[in-house]
Amino acid sequence: MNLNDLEKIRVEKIERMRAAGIEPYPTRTEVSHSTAGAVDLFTQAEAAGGTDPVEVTVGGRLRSMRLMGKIFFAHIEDGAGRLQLFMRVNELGEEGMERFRNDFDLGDFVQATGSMFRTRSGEISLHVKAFKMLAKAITPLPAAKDEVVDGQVVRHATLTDAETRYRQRYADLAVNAEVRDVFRARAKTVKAVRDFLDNLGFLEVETPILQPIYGGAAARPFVTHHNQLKQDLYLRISFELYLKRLLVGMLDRVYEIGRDFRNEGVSFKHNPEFTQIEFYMAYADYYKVMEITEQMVSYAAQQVTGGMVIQFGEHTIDLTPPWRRLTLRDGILETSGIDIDAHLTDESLAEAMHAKGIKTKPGASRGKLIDALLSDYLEPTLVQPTFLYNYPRDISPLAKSKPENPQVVERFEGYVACMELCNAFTELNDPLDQEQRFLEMGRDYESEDEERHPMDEDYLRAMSYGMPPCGGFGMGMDRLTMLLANRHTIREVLLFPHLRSEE
RNA sequence: GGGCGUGUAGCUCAAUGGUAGAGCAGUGGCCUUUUAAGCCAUUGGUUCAGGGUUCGAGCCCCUGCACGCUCACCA
Repeated sequence: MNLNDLEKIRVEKIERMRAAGIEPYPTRTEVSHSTAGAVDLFTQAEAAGGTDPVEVTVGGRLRSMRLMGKIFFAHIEDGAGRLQLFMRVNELGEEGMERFRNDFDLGDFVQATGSMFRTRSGEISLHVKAFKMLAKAITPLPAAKDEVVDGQVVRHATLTDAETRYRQRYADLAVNAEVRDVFRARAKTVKAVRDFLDNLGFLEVETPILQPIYGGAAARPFVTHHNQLKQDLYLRISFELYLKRLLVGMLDRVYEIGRDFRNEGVSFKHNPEFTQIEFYMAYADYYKVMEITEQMVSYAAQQVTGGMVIQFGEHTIDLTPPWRRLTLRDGILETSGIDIDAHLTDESLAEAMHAKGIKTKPGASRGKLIDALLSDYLEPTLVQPTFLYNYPRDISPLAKSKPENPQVVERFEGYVACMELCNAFTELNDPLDQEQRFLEMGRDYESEDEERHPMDEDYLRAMSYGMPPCGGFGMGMDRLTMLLANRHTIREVLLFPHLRSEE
């Protein structure tokens, strides 16, 4: 370990403590209450008019220290909150005061035993009779000191450097309590979604992450290798093809919450690995899935934020069902002036866009062009929750066509805060049509090209046994967390976001 | 991958091309009992790395690295 000067001083303190027969890393503690628990206990006793002292032992990190001659104030912080410690030479003796003063630093985990009381200024505090080092910190926390003034935490400096915060998330969490709240919100979000689906009779399942054939999305996969089997395997890019196999097996309502891996660019809304929720529901179609979606997301919002109206940056967003429903065609027509239904070929749509002065990539398919119109014109207008529905067939190879129009599929995407949140469709269950779609996507049986999606013959075999009509749904849990925790980059809702290696 | 920006003490930040600084933290001292971010003194630097221009570079130029924003990519 490379130690800087500040750290060397603390290591010397460790040696000094050991020389004095004090273990700076004791194995056991006597902690009886959290800081918040101790305050609660005292508040209740106070309200009941009790006169018996409230005796507790608390533990936590030292976050501030104020030495005033023969009395001494400090704050400790644990996962539940903060508590002021009050120490006097009367109880601790000269030696105890010296010990604390000489051996204890900001950031150390300490234990204090005493009785709760209120200071003259009204702050609930612990009158310390005994203390103990629980774990000596060698490295100073990156924000040196917090102070509580009138019940508010005042920060003298805050760890703000994004790189340090992400690379040393432990330090970020230790020093920025609101970051801990983000991850509590994330856990609540996942639990809310899980509870919601469980209550609808869904079965939570786990399907392979290591897959011999990847599919269910258009993304480049990570490749790995099984040594003994001498077989290349892919980290999954979606759960879709495995979950739908389960409907063939008459698990009628299934969902999975887990990690997907996509070997693509990193951005404020993309991380190489991210958490996805997918569910599949037999005897449902995409209209039914829309209803479930708006109920599920608004339920999660209630569980996490306490209401269905949330603040996201400058936007106040009302997630109360029902959400606005807008066909993709109408949405694009309204925002860009182009009617995609009037331009059914790649060339025709590209010409229409050129006529409006919109640049297109040479050779772009109609689906890609529509996607571009959606991203550039429609998406920025979708602040309030909106279901865009009815998508072109050629960018949706797993979705079922509208009965009256085979070029349009029963697919929708949910948008909130100008961000794609989820993607769902009435699932294609015609095995012959599915095979045709795969072939149209350029996945032929002989293809050895890794960049291409290989034909999944086992999936077609499953379909050929018969899959009930069903609706399917996928949503990025990270993005839902961003929304509910009011964080604007995915890195803020990932504990350990991907960064380049150090050095 | 492209463009723009940032990188200075443990943390937050200063510094016209002319002796690298402040606050907090640290160290030493003062401080006789419910507030004090107290007072005095003091330590601490490979200015991201490597080249170049210059009498002289934290600052200007080049290359590289990392991060941020953005564009591209992205069923």
